[in-house]
Amino acid sequence: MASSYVGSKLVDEKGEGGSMFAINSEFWHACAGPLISLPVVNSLVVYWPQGHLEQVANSTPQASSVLSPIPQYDLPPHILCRLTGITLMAHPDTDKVYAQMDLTPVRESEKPSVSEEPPPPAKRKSYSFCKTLTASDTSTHGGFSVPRRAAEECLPELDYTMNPPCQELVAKDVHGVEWKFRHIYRGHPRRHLLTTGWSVFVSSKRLVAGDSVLFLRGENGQLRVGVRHALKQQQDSQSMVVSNQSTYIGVLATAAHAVTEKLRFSVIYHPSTCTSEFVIPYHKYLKAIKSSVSVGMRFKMRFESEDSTERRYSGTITGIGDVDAVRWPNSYWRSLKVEWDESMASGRHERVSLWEIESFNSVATLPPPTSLGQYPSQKRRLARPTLAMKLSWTSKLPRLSSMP
Amino acid sequence: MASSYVGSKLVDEKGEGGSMFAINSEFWHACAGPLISLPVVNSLVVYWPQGHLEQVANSTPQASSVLSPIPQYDLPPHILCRLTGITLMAHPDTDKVYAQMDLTPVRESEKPSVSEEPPPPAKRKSYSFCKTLTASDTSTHGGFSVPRRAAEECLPELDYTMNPPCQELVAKDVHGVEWKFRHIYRGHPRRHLLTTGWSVFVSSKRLVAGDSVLFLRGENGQLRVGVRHALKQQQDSQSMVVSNQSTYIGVLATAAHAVTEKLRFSVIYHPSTCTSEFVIPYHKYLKAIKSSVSVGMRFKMRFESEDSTERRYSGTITGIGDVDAVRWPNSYWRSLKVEWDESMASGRHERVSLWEIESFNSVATLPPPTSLGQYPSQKRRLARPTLAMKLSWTSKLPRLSSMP
DNA sequence: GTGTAGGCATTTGGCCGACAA
DNA sequence: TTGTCGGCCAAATGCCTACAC
Repeated sequence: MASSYVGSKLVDEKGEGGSMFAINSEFWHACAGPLISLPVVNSLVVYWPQGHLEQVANSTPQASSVLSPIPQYDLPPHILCRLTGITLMAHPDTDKVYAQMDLTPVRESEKPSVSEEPPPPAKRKSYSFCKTLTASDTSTHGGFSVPRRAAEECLPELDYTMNPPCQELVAKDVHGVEWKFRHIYRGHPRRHLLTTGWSVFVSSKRLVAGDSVLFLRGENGQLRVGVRHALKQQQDSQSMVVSNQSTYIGVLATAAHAVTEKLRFSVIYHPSTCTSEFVIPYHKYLKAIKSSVSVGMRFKMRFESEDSTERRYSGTITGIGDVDAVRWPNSYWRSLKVEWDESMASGRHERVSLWEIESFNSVATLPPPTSLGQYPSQKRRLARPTLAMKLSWTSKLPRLSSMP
Repeated sequence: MASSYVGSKLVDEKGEGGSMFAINSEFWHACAGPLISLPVVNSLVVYWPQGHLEQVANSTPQASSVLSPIPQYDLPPHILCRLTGITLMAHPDTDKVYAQMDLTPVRESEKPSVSEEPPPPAKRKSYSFCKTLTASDTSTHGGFSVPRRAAEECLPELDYTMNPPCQELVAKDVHGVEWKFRHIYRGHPRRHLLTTGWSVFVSSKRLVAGDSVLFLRGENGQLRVGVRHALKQQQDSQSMVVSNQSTYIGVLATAAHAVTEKLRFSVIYHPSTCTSEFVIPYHKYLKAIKSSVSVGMRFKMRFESEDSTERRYSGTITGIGDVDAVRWPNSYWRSLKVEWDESMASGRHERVSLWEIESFNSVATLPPPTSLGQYPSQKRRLARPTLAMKLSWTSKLPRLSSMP
């Protein structure tokens, strides 16, 4: 297979006329951050309408009040689909990356008995670095200080016989727009700096201290530059074209119609506004629900810290059961109620899904991201919520999960 | 009635905490432009799903391809509703104004036999002016040249005994944010200028030559400042949270559900991205369909020119019939096929609706905007499309409308 | 190794009247 | 009446080194 780990429409950007620019998959993921993963094209996935609605709710912070009750749709909490296509995109204004996923519901009869194997980890062919901008980096007073290792690994090599050594860098952003930077190596002690061209980039991308910038040099030597705005001031100023209620209904009706007619539909996945992925690989899902999880169990989970790096928080499972027992009964979506060891920056995430957590046993050095921990001795034990478990929420006492 | 012509939630902005800011109705309309009108709250209106879908299509120029056929909804082309509420809003980033309209479907039994009277024209209590920005206005080199009449009618009076006469203006924008400008009267010959504070406003609002700025002084003396970006470079950078198809389905399913259950629903009306209003007063609708319209008839129609002012184009009706005979049979939406006398800036608008046109007989000096012309002698003649009319499209020959 | 501050040349910002359209 | 320009000074931008942490 010549396709990369995340199979997207890998169009070598030849005809990049105007608005449509095929984003390189590796670059898209560099911009999305280390926590974001996308399923492989043509693989089986599980789609969670609940999670999709969460994304919609997050994108319109206020005015989420619904005027009238939403009509009932005969929708299961999760839908097995084949991922028939992915289009990687970026917001023209904010450079935020997002993806359109084309999903085709899979008939029960086509459901494979054994899960497909997870794809092999990708082999790195290109070098990249990501730096959180300091006050000096974003100040008009100076340029950008390139970390030494980053410059040596990622930028084209300088001619050190020059005095001072310098060159012009040309890097394309996520829209294919070229940015030019003067790269110079000077000062005592010596350091790599981007000077001319840097400040216009900062102001154009509206970067402030705390935001991140990333450079990526591909196989062909092409240099790319991306930005990642800090999490906190994510001013989601997307105008509502339709009302919130309409959007909710649209998501549900689309899925319901697609399931009934077995028709392809598409969803938009916004990593930045989405708290949890709502399209996950089927094998990941199977692995997760096969693992034994019980109240009182300790776990770890990956998060993105304020400086756009990855870190792990640990916590304890305090309950197992439905988030919304009326609308989505017997759903695995955020079926785990948890308590965190440290108080987290934002008080959210009181509930997580099975496939989001890692067992405390498994070591932190895992080849592919988000691998799931499991107890080998207790296979086949499902964590499907039962009445007993729901009742256990009231008492915080650790309690083993059990099936009827 | 103490309410203004366009009845909106006229909240005197006392508690304008953070994101929610009640926009003054008159100011909203000044920002929306002279062509935009909104129905009165609690009046009967006609909602056109077709038009609503047009707005959705316009807001996402590309990627409007639909993956799978949209499910059939048992929806009539137009829905009689009571406008139970309007909330006037503005985009936090672009200052574009838009409105949320709460609609409650009206039962056939409640349908009034006589149309409600159109409201009396509003009495102007405040002064406003709108100026298209020149190169000098937007240049960093200078300030803003206030037209003489505008300054005298609209701005607080200067103390002309000063040398030079000057004052500080404080104007709130559509979000309630205050902007300060130094207003000075100087030069030979004398002129009104805004100097200090103007350039930050220009860069903050991303104004370029060709855009418009408007000032409005209300009854209470409060000064307001709004912007209107030029039509041409309307970069609609609203991120799609859901797919285009989902949005389409959402609009249709919401309306269908609301009609069936007689439940209130809400729509968002974006004047800037919407080619035609899709919620129109019921009396306007009645008047329009009662008027006699025939192929070959001459008419005028109001448009917004590039410099944000109103102008009229004239044309000839070349056909009468359905836009989409399959999906929306027997619809009045854009039932008139027209040909314009002059080639218009953008080649669109080949089809218009009955209530959008003015008869050539009626004089251009009309008290309320968008009054409809009609032939008094030919009342009760409907322009409802028939098979004969549809066939008449092929031949461009003038042909009188007739009913079976 | 790298963030920040001081030094200083150069550019840009921004207020003014003059002049013409 | 008002758009644009040249003049002029103030403020900022931006490249450099020095010095800490």
